[in-house]
Amino acid sequence: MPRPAVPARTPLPRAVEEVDTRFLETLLGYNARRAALAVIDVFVQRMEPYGLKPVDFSVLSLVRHNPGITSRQLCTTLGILPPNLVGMINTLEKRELVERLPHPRDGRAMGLHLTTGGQKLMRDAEKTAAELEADFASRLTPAELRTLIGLLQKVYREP
Amino acid sequence: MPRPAVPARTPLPRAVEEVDTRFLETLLGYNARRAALAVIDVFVQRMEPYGLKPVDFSVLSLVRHNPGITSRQLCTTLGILPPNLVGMINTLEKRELVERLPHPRDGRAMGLHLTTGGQKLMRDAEKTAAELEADFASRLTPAELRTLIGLLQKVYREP
DNA sequence: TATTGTTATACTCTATAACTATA
DNA sequence: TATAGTTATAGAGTATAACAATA
Repeated sequence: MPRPAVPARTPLPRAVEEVDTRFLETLLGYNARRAALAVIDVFVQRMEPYGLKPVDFSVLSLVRHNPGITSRQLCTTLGILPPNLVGMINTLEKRELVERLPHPRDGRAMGLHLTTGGQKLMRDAEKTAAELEADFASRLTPAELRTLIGLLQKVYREP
Repeated sequence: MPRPAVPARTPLPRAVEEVDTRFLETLLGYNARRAALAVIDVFVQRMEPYGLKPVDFSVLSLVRHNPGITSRQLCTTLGILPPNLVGMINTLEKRELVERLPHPRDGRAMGLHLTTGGQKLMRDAEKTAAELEADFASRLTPAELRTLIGLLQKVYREP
């Protein structure tokens, strides 16, 4: 005896017990975003004592390793739009972490430099950031971490 | 003759020729974020013909593979807050891609299902998403892509 | 009492147009 | 004319509080 026909187009009201995420997990974008959010979550926690958000950290780190860097250079390097950088720099300047000095060759531009306080803060903050990497080596071996970072760079660097 | 003393604390106004990003590039968070943004950028372009943003795609893909999934389940799976999901679902419902049906066992909840149109759209959209993966295999070998995704999952999955 | 879905709302992040001063 | 920095502002994304209906 043939089983009763089921209307093909009417969804049966059944409940989902466990969510199947297998398809999404085949996608690089999904995995990259999830991983980025996980790492950045921890990063945010560890940087709270310094009063630095991830962007602030990136900006100050670039200023530290590139004294005299201009706003424009920061924007292109970090993918920030110039109007959105202004407020960040203002805040960091009010906290006396950076200072704007005249650019030696371009009268329109300002060179950014860390103050003494900014240098001290970033020495500690970068050490904390480096320690965070070491902590993730509990999920990943040091070799896996190196491989991962290398592959990520292959993804975002222009070919 | 001794060279003239340079005041140690006064930053010399020098220009930065090329930005040194080496420190940031040692950080997993920085690399993961850059890679995620690069992939998602391409994803956004490819999904434009379908009128889907990355979140819309994730939602519809989960509904496709989990017919009857509830809003709550979507939120916990994707890390979206319930108030922010409401508008998305409303829009997708107005486009007649999903429909809300009563949940078989919980009178408070609604089970989400793809409409016939939604099924057709997502068949194509998921195929496009899978092709995008293949395209990144020009920067990465298939083996590297598998390794990368495996390592990313190690990073964001709870230990 | 706790949870699902919802509204209202605020806050942050990101994006666009336009101005100024220098090149 | 083109560019660096800035202002003002709009839009998207993300957050919290509170409520009705149901468990």
